Formats: sequence, C-alpha cells, structure tokens
Amino acid sequence: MTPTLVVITGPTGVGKTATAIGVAQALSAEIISADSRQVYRDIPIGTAAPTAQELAQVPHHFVGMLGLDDYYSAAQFESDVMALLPRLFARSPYAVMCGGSMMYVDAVCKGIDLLPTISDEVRRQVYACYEQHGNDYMLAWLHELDAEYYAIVDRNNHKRVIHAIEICLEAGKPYSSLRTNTVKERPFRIVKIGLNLPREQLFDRINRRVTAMMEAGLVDEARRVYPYRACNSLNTVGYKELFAYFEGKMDYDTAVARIQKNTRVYAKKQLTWFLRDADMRWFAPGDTDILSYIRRQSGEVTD
RNA sequence: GGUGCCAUAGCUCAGAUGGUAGAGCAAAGGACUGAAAAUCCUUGUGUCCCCGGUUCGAUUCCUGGUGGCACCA
Repeated sequence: MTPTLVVITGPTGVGKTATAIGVAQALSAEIISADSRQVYRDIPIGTAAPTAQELAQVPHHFVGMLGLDDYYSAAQFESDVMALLPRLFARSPYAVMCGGSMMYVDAVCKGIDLLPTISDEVRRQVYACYEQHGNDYMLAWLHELDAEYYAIVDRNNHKRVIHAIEICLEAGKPYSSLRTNTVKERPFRIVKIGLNLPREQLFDRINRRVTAMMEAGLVDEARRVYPYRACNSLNTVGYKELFAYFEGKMDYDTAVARIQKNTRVYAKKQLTWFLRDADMRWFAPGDTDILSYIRRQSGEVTD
C-alpha cells in the first residue's frame, strides 16, 4: 500500500495540535510539525508549542530543535521532511504533518524550486544598498538583472524585490529562469485536512489563548529571549509586541491587545491561503469523521 | 434648577460662510516559491441625535426636545 502523509492544517488557535495527536494515535503515526516558529526552542509559550505531556503522547519531529539564531527555511524543511519520511513510513503506513506555516506545508506537498541559499555577504550588501538608495533604486536594479520577474513582482514589497536581487546575484542568472512552476511528484499519498471554526468562535479562542499565554508566563519568556530580538525567529506575534512594551513604546494592556489583534489577522491570512487549496477537505477540530475520511482517501478501506 | 459647550462611520474626531461628508484606529477582502507568525496590496452610505421652521435645497442656520460634559446654585 502506498504510504499516506496526513496533513492537518488551518488557522492558528483552531485546535490543530489536539486533533493531530488524536489522529496520530489512532493511526499509530508520528507527527511532523510544520511550524516555522515551533522549530525553535526557548519560545514554547508564545508559539503554543506542544507541551511535554503532548509530546509524550506521540513522537514529534521539528519541535524545539533550533537555537533562536539558527537559520531555517521552508526549503530546508522540505528536504528535512523528505529525508525523514522514509523512516517514518518504515514504521507505519501513515505520518501526520501538523502545522499552520503556509509555506512549510506547501513546500512538502508541492515542492519548492531549487534556489541558491543567500550568503551573508550578499544579503548584507543588498540590504545596505536598499537602506542607502531606497526601493526605486532596487527596482531599477532588479529590472536590469531580471526583466521578466520585474514585470510580475509586487513592486511595493521590498522584501520580494530584494530577495529576487539576492537570488540573481547568488545564482548568477535571473530568478525567473529558476522558477519552474511545477508541482513535485511525491512517492506517497497526501491527504489534506483543513481545520476551521466559525469566525466568531475562532477569534474567541484566539483571544482566550493569548490571555492564557500571559498567565503561563509569556512576559518572562519574552524577557529571557529579548537579547535575541533581532533574530528572524523573534519577528513573531507575541514577542515583537512585548519587546515594544519592554522598550516603553507601548503599555502592557495595549501590547496584549495588539498580540490578540495580530494573531487574529494572522489567522485570517492563513485562511486566505489554505481556503484556495482545492485539495483541502475542511472539518471542525476534533471531528470524528476525520479518521474515516483519511482511511477512505488512503485506500485502506473501500466503501 | 440656571448658564455654557457638545451630539457626524464600530471607536476617537475633522468638515462644508447651506448644494446629502472624510481622516486615524478598528473591521473586511486579497497577494504570496529558500527569513512566511515575514512582507505587501485593496476597501469608508453613515437615519451627519429627534420634531418643527427658514430655504429651490438643511447634516450645516433658527425654535423646541432628548442625551452627555463643564461650571454656577
């Protein structure tokens, strides 16, 4: 039987972790976390990482494995997961991937084009140029390096413009020539489960979860990692607002309200991304139909 | 009880010497290929508190209400 990767995703706070544990236990599968922030250790509260108790219920991968200043990316996640899956499938016909990091999920399900990793020198150089000359200058530069991508890039989005330039410089050829626009074939079945709730319920859960995080000691956690605030791993909802509070730019109540708001906005952004995925089948968290759906899709049972 | 000020978008407020109105925040929608919990884009019809008056025309001016705030008793 072809092994099956069960993907459980959805907006933050919807209840993915608990659902995935239930599903994984029922299928005797292990869990791959597809979460660009839970991969880092030292920030479990603010990232709502699985607790020690949850981790003990099912073996998890990619949780708390990196230092805050370690580099990681969706592409690296793709290759790490692809390397790990054969071992998981040797033990079980199922593996469960759970997480809401949109690009991480797609990197595994669809693949990401082979692009060069940007060296520190190039990144520094290109950013210095951006700081000094501004976005228009960068746009002109990109036009010179890759007119084809220039034509379609979001010109207001400096990160996209800069990254395209970085890739051109690093690869020595236009970024557009590296974009294949193809979905990679995988040697396993993929069953995508999207978890969602009515908007009001979801937002209520998010608001309450943030309050619970504060009670669980998010302020102390944020204070501990404050020295690493410049790291990308901490350009994260929950931390950036508290850093502003530490720096006197925001009072405590405002910071908490901002965390709630930014989490809601993030959840909406995830929904925008996942809702357009035609392969996604939507359920409420904990829905018992999820298991039978997976078994049917995986070919384990035929009805 | 008296006097004064205020009443406009979910909130805080602007505004037109009378031609039915606009900012910030909130909210909603969208984009997305190696930093993605990142980064970026789009969206403002609302009894302009209520009744009446003046006027071709009132949310704008006037009378009277109602509610809020301040001061005086």
